[in-house]
Amino acid sequence: MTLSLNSRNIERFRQQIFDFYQLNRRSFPWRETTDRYAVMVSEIMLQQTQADRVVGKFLAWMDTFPDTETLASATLREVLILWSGLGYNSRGQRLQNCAKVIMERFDGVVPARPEQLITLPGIGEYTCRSIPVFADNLDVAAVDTNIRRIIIHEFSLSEDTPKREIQSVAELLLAKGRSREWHNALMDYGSINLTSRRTGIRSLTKQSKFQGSKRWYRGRLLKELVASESLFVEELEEKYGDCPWGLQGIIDGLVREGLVDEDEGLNGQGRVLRIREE
DNA sequence: ATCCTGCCGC
DNA sequence: GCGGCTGGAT
Repeated sequence: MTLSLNSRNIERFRQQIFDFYQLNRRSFPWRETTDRYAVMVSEIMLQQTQADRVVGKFLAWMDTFPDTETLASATLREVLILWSGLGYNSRGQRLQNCAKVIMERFDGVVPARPEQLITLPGIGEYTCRSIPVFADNLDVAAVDTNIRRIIIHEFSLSEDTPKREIQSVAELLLAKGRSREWHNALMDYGSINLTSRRTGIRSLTKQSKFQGSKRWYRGRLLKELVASESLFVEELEEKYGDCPWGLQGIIDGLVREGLVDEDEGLNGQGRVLRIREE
């Protein structure tokens, strides 16, 4: 039975969420700033990553790359060193590419509107909304995995409810004028009180196992490359001889995504891998 | 084994 | 729409 979305139920729901938030709010460094660049950094880092694991990385990043200009002029190696441990390394590269595009096309200022933000690399349907929500208190609904789960559970919707329906419910529920607070409250309610484990509502993204997977080898290889100037493919072939897909397939993927360069070594010493340099 | 403030290319 | 992409925590 779907709880009807009349104004009385909506108001009751908002009160319930804000009451919870008052007693249980989590504290994060990105909640202490409205700088749009800082919010963008945190939102990219938080994609598919538990908030607690992001705190240290976020602080170190803001220490080293305090603004778009600093980030845009860094090397990819510096970026990946600071990103190391967060996972999904392409996010780090895309964040830097964001900074480069912002320097060229937006005069160094992170754009404020979702339609502009979504044109940037690594920023999609969720993040293009969440940045203006948390930086500018914009009245739009940003639906992440927490908020999707809350809406499905509280209003007894089916787990395969289309995204656009969840989105319109989220827009109905939005506490206008308090968008930032509202989204923070929902996040905390979802991750503390209404967990996936507790509700049994499955995540939308299904992931295969990591240990021994293609991504696992890829992560190990990239970490080695970040730690050294360059590596010979030939030596790596021996070291990763147990890789079921063959090392070359992993290398091709890294090259295709622009994280790694593969060139001929000097004096015909075989092929060499290194983190991409401009 | 499953999830976490998703995005991208196909 | 679907598979690939990380790594740490529970």
